[in-house]
This record gives sequence, C-alpha cells and structure tokens, in this order.
Amino acid sequence: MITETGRRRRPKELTLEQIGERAGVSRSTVSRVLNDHPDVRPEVRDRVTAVIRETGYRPNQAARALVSSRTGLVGLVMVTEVDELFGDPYYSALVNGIRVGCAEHDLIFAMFPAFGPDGSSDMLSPQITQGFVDGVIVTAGPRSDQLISTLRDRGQHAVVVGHPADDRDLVRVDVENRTGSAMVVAHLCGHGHRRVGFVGPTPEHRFGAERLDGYRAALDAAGVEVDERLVHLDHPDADGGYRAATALLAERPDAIYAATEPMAEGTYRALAEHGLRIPRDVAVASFDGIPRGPRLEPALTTAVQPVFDVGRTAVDLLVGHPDPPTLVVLPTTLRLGASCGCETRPDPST
Amino acid sequence: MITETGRRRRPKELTLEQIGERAGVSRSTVSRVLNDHPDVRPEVRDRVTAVIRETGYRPNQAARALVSSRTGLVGLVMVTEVDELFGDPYYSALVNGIRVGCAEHDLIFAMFPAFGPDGSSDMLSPQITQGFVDGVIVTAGPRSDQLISTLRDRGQHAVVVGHPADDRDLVRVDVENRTGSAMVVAHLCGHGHRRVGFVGPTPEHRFGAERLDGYRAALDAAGVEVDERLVHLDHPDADGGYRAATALLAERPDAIYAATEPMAEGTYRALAEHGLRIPRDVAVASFDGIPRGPRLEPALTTAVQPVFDVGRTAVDLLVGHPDPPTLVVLPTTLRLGASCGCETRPDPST
DNA sequence: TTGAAAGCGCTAACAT
DNA sequence: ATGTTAGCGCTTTCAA
Repeated sequence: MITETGRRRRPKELTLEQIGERAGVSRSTVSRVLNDHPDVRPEVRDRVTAVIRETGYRPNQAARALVSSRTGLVGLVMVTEVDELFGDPYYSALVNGIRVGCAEHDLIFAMFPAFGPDGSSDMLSPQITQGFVDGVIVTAGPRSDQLISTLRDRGQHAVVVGHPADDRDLVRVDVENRTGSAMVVAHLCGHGHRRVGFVGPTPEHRFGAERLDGYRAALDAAGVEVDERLVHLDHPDADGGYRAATALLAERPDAIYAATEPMAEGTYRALAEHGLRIPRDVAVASFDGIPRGPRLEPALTTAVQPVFDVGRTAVDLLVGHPDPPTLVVLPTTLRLGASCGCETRPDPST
Repeated sequence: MITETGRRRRPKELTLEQIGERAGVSRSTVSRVLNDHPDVRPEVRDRVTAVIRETGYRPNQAARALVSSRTGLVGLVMVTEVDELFGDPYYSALVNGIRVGCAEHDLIFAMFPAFGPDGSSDMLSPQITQGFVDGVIVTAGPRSDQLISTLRDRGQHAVVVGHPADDRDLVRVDVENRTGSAMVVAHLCGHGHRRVGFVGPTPEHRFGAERLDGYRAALDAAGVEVDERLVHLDHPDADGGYRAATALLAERPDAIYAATEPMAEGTYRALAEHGLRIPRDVAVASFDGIPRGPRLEPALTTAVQPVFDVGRTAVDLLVGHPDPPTLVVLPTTLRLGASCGCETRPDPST
C-alpha cells in the first residue's frame, strides 16, 4: 500500500514485543536475552534465541540508541580531499588499526569523508557525526584545526591523532616525532656526516616542527653546529621534497634527512637529477616507515612510526575516554636500509 | 559526579522541551521550526531559531530516527581489503560521486570498510548497516555476492554498483561494458589490425565477461574470426595483465585489447620486456579511463566509464528506490591516445 | 497558528 | 527468574 508519494513502506519490522509473544515471554525477557543479562533461565533463553533466529529479528538501533545514549558506532572524520585520501598509505594503515581496535571493543567503524573533490569542506561534519557516533577520531592537520575546536566546544568524545595547533584539553595519540627524528639524524652523524641537510614540512604541520627539533637536538648532541642554510621546508609531499632538496643541494650537504618519506622520494629525484648517488655522494634518511609507502632504491633508512598501533590506541582511548584528557605517545623504531651508508645486508623480511 | 564505573556522564544535552521553554512555546512548535513546517508565525519562528542558535541545540538523532524511521545516512559498504581500497582510483572516483549525490539530497555519507588486512570478512556488515543507514551502496564482485543476497533477503534499501552473480530483483547501476568494449575493439580494427588479442579478467568478474563479449562482437562485425588462442584471462590487476599478455605474445598479436587499465599497465610491461614498441609493433587499447588511474606512455586509447556519475546515480536510485527494481546503464566514451596508432595530438586537457 | 497527547521500540528500575 | 512500568526525545495527529 502506498503511504507516501511514490514510496511504499517496507515490510514492518518485528519488535521485541512480538518476539516475546512468539516465545511466550515478556519483552523484558527478550531484551535480557539480547543483552546477555545473566538472570534468564537457560531453557527460556534457548527458546527466545530460537525465535530470534527463526524470525531474523534485529533490534531497532534507533530505539536502542535513544534509551541507552549510545550507538556503538565510531567514526573517523577525514578532513582530506577524497582523491588524496585514497592513495595515502598512512590512512590505509591507520584505518586498519582503527578497524581492529573497533572489533576488539565490539564497535562498528564508519568513515566520514569531509572534503569534496572541489575542496568544499563540510563544516557540518561535527554536527553530522554528532548523534550518530559515540565518538570520533580525527587526524590533526592545518585543515582540521577548526573541526577539532568545534568538537572540544561541544564536549564530544573525540580522539585526535597527531598534534593540532591548539592541543589544549584533548585526548590524543601521537608518535615520538622528536625522539625518532633525533635517532635517525644521530645515525647519519654516526656515519661521519657533518653537513646534514633537513628537508621537511613547513611549520604549520606540527609534526614537521617536532621532527626539525629532533634534528637540531641530534646535531647538538653530536657536537655539530646547526647551519640554518641546510634547513629547507616545503609541502610534505614528493614535489615539496623535490623542491626543498633541490634548493638544499646548493649548500653541498653530505647527507639529507627528509622528514617524511614522500619528501624522501622527492629528494631521491632531486639527487638523481644532479647525478648524485645515494649513499656514496649524499646519504639519505627519513621518517615514516608506513607499510605500502614509497619503495625506494636504495632502501631508505627511516624512523618507523607505528601507524597501525596509533589507530588501535585511538580506539582504546575513545572507549576509555580518560579524564583528565591524556596524551599517549607511541615510540618509533629505526629501520636500516642502504640509503644512509650502512652495508646492504640481505634482508630476510620484506 | 561519577555515575558509572570510571565514566562520567556528558553534560546533559538540551531537549526540544527546554528549547520551547526558553522560547516560550511548546515543543511541537520548536519541532515545526526545525522541520521547516509552514504553519509557524514568522515572529515565533525567529524567536525559536534564535534560541536554537544561542544554545547550540542539536536534535537527538536517535529520537528522530526512532519516530521517523529514517536516519538520513547513506552507507557505502566496501567489501575489499582496506589496503586495496586505499590506492584504488576507482573507489576514489566512486566515492566522489556518491558524496556529491548525497550532498544534493541532504544525506550524510558514511563508508563502512568490511574487510580487514587479514582478509577477515565481516559477515556482520548487513546487520551492521541495518538500522544505521537508510540505504546502502555496494559494489559488485566475487566477494560481495553473499552480502548482496543478504541485503535482498532482508529487503534493505540497497543499490548495487556493477553486476553481481545473482542480479535478480536488484536496483543497479552499471556501465556499458559490452558496447564500450566493442567500440574500442572496433577502433583497433579500424587501424587495420586483425590479430587483436584479449587480455581480461577471469569470468567470475562479470564485467570482464561482458567486455569479452563486446570484443567478440566487434571482431565479428569487422569480419574477423575470433581466435580463442588470442584470449587470455587472469586476475584483473597489473600482474594479471602482465601474465596474460606475456602468454598472449606467443601468438604474435598485432594489437592487444586489455580490458582493464591495470591490466593494460601489465601489458605495457610485458611488451617492453619483449622489446616491442607501442603502437608500432603492437597496438594497445583498454577500458576504464578512471581519473588518477595508471598514467601510461604512450597514452592509452581507452573506453572511459563515468565512475563519478555512477556514484551519483547510485544515490539517486537509493533515494528514488524505484519499484520494480531498475537497472540504469551509463554509457562509455572513447578517449583516443597514441597507443592504438592514432597520431599523437597535443592534448589540450589534462 | 499553536498546544496537548500519543506513541515510535527499546532498556532498566522496580515489583513480584 | 520474570513481568510491569516508566520513560528516552522526538514527530505527528488531533483539538482548540
């Protein structure tokens, strides 16, 4: 029967009441069975379970959400152009981690793209997820600062991945950008390099500033004076790395620390164009180590950040929503390749 | 005040009732304002709107969904490993289309990854989305057949993109695989090629079978007898294309139609390894034309499928949910490159 | 044009 | 161990 213009109602869904009827119990008992409440006679439980299975009954999520104020949904809001999103192995790894985290907590995971191909941002996204999800995960970045503020203002359960401009009063997961960076640069210094260039992101990317800090600290520790002419900042992608490295080469560095792997990719390109060999003419090291990231030849020496664990941890924090807001920092590990000048060893793993 | 173990309740959300109180009207009136009901005095409407803005009130989605049986959410269920998902420009284009379609209909768009890195499928996904979304979009493929059946059984609003094994009673969007394929192959024949090889997906991918059909039809129409030894099927990715093309080369084709662009990429590799030049030694044409797909040199002649429009159309169908279930087939267009032997023209567009 | 009241399907406190 | 009952916050008749 047509009830609205051109629409027909779907076959009426079953309700708890009706399941109860068929099983000869009240709706409360069915509810108890559904929610694994202990106080149900096994015999009754089986009877109810059977009816539920037979009928294919699914509880109404809206009603559940209304009364319990939780949906069991976790959202990842992605403030990135869709085209950038797909093809970014960082997100791939992060999403894998979040997926697993959600599974462990019996949560459902949904991704909300918040940027169109035209760059049209949904300023709606906070409102959007508001109400639909129990909590949201957002990655920090220049484009998500606004969103993060809004989330905080609204008091929404949220976990921020990375370091936003305003980090007050936020539950966050981050990686050891500074320490990891210092570790890699120290390694380059250990190879005897003194003119170590820095190719990294512009400072509105706070992880870039942190990695630069680490670079400085490591040089300091190695007794090398930091030469600001060796520091070149640009957009944290391959093209940015190419530009920064090209500019840097005029300073004749004997090693380059590219603070993201896409930038390392650009650095490789710049070096190749100048006929410089890695690591013989210029050693290179980087930061990221993301699965399915750029595969470079010679293999990059890099600080590996545990993106998968970051995702999983984000979910843990969302579930625990620690009070007061907590920051969890995950450690990085050094992965040696040939790019820094270490002997190429037959690598048994991938 | 702690109300549950370790959790504190969030600041109580405002309700319609309270907004009404502050505005000096009943909750019904506020509801009317919220839903753009005409029967509200402008003066009252303004007053209410003001209170809503001041308070930052957001209606409770669960309550709304409960009473209206709709959430305003559209879900894309992605039955693909996350790592495959990210990095697949097809999804990128499709998601862009869906996003725009949803925006046009004032719907919120969420993506549900249904496959883990370990290949663990969520057989839950139908139940998952059930209740959370008003409708789901699913891409057809060997891995989603099960899901699609379940969706149909449950009578969920769903739109299938592509051609699943069992296509009964489904609202679908698809592209002209057969016709588009025939168009490309006819073009190859127009260049005088007679030994046109087919490199395409194994038949469990129905779009592959359809493209093979088109290939046969075009040869037929050109008066060329189909030589089954020129037909090589494999996995529809670059490696599959490489294997199929390598096998095919033993038959000395003078042209190859690679039925997907990743397979064309593999075909290029195989040809290069054999020292064969495109198009001089072997002409190549393909099917897909997805933005940000493989960039090949020489540029591919290809049947372009309108993936963005597919996404947008899927949303339209979801909203219209035509009864009886309808199939919409979108046309492909021929994009000429140099790979088929056409003169290379300076391409003014990208 | 507005308010009062019913009820969507569920959970949980209370009663038995 | 199970049933009864009271809402959760909203939309939507129905009256006024």
